Amino acid sequence: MTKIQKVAELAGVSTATVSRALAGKTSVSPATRVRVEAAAKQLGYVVSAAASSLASGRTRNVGVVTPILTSWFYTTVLKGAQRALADSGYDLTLYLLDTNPGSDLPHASNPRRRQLFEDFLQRKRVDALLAISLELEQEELDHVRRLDKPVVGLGGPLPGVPTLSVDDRAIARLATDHLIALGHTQIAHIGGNPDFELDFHLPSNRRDGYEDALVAAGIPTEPLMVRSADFTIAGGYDATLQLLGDPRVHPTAVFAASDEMAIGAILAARDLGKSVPGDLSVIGIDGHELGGFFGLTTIDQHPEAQGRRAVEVLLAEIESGSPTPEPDNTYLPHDLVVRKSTSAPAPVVSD
Amino acid sequence: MTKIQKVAELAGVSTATVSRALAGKTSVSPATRVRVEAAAKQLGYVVSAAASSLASGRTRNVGVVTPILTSWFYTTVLKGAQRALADSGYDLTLYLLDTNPGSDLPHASNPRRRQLFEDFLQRKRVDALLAISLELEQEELDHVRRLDKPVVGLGGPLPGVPTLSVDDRAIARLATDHLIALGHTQIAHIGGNPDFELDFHLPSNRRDGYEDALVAAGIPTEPLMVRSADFTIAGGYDATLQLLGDPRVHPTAVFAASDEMAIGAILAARDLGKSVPGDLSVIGIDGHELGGFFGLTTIDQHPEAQGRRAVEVLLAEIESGSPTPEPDNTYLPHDLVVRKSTSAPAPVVSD
DNA sequence: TTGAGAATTGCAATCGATTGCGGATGCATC
DNA sequence: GATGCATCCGCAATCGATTGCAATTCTCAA
Repeated sequence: MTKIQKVAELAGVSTATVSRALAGKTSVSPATRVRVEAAAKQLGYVVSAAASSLASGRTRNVGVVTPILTSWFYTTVLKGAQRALADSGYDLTLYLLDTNPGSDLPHASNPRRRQLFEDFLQRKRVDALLAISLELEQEELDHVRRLDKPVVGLGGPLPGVPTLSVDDRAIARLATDHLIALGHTQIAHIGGNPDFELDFHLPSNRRDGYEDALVAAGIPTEPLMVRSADFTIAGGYDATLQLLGDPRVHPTAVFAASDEMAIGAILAARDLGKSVPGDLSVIGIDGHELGGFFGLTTIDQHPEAQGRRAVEVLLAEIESGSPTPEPDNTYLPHDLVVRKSTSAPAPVVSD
Repeated sequence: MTKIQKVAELAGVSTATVSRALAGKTSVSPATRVRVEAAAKQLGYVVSAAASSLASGRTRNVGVVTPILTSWFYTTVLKGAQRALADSGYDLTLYLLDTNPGSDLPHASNPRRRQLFEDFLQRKRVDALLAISLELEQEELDHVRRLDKPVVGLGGPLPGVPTLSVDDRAIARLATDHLIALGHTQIAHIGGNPDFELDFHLPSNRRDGYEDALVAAGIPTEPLMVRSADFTIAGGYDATLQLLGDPRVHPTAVFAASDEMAIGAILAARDLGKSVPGDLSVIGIDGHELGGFFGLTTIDQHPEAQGRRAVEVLLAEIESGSPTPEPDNTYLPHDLVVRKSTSAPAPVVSD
């Protein structure tokens, strides 16, 4: 393999100059820079990441930790992050953090988590860390802080760490208000169950926003109108089945905390012979790629942009070297996208 | 940060011994090993990846290149790969390779691809490379070969590189035979379009298997029964709409080249008022997590196991240092999973 | 022409491990 | 007690860059 020495010889300069020229630093004359670049190109020289890291302390690599991979939202965030990183010449190292939901064990006893925080992250392999929808325990947070590297949380509340997230409560309120504005008063909500609370705070935030809207509109809340599911299509389907089959409630609209659950709700309604939006309006959250296909009204939270944005914050922090340029939490934009799954409720048939 | 020097002092040995003890090598007495491990633990010592790589030439990091991220199959393979790697103490660096399908430009002019092959992969950051469903151009293959590192292709035909894949032709034949055995003779196929051929060879393999089965059963092939789509739910939906709306053909069964397209087919049939499997049997390929939900008969190709398996091959090659232990291509197992989307065709109504 | 100050460049130390080679030690055998 | 053979361990070179500091060259005004 060609090393910097060869390039230096060919260009007739020292290795120090080659290093500086290739790093795009100032204090290299334009003429020299051109010569070095030509030499490097001719030899097909590419810096050795290991040597560069060791000498400089920078790796040009960012770690991304995600709890889930097989869900559109997460992979889309990941995609945005990887694109943004690649565009800046950075690598992305992917860490998967199983959360075994339902388990009562503290995370510290989950070997995969221990391995990640005590071993992988301590190897000084990453310049920064992007934590997606992650809730960490104290000990884990300590490990992260020990890294002394930029960390950004996306979506999850990480104390002491700058976070980016959409305003879940406001989004939920907007979604519910959309239904209320259409004339609905019997509005159900499908959201997270307590097991999920462990890692995502959003379920309760979204439920709060839902209740905010009802209260503001003077609509009484009804516990039976709130069902929990696991954010998947199947989960949303099942929850909707339970909801529509319960004789004690008569929802005309459903606000699902994710598009996948909303899609499940649409499928369930159809299977029960109810038309959407005629018999049941459905609204979700995410901006799922299948939203258009299902005609789903939703609130787009631009996940790919979230990934990109998080990387930008991280890279800015790396480049500047300053500790915490961002305030505690920054809200990301969201947009109501009205399609065909919501409409005014059917007029009440009085019998 | 604690470095190896500190550990050596605390344990009362040389850094060489610490290195050997922690690497689990022989030629360290059990007593010393224990002492070193205790010292390392007490100090919270973790090797510096950069220093270790530079000195040893090994990075404990594997690059994974995938063309798509927002598809269940790919993320599931990725999940399997990352788990297997983590279990062996390896990192996974994720590279996303856009293929801008439909573009006529050679890959070499795609800046993202150039960047990957000429820059990222040459940095000596990875010990091995896992290429998922990738077809490379000559120049790109040369770059990969220059790496002189283990490479395994998963699903795509990579000349000169050991590959793992399911036997697409056999799978397609099995799927079609399943329909034939149920009594179907009017069997449609939804597969890839030529644009996709660029990167995945499977579409034509699967179509070949489909035709093999028809020919073997003495059923004439009918071009109008073959439709192309982009492997997504929406694509499968649309293709099925076209298929069922065409008065020139009357399929009683559809074999879709992916579960997502099969799901789209089911949804399309429903929207047209046809029952599945009563009016239309549907079978897919993949083993998608939603298969159970939709009652989809499919051929499971165990994608998570594929990712795991590919990593095992790669790691074995790394550890052994031998060049190409695997033969050119190894077939991975698949299983027919019969659910409720396939049945015998309705008896023909003669009028 | 000269000197000050700025712009370039090179020297050499440094980053933190790994590992070939040789020396020391331990044990068994004669 | 000497010899032979393993086993265990340490010395020091090495991996391939980066970068502080000092030296050199250049620029321009006086």
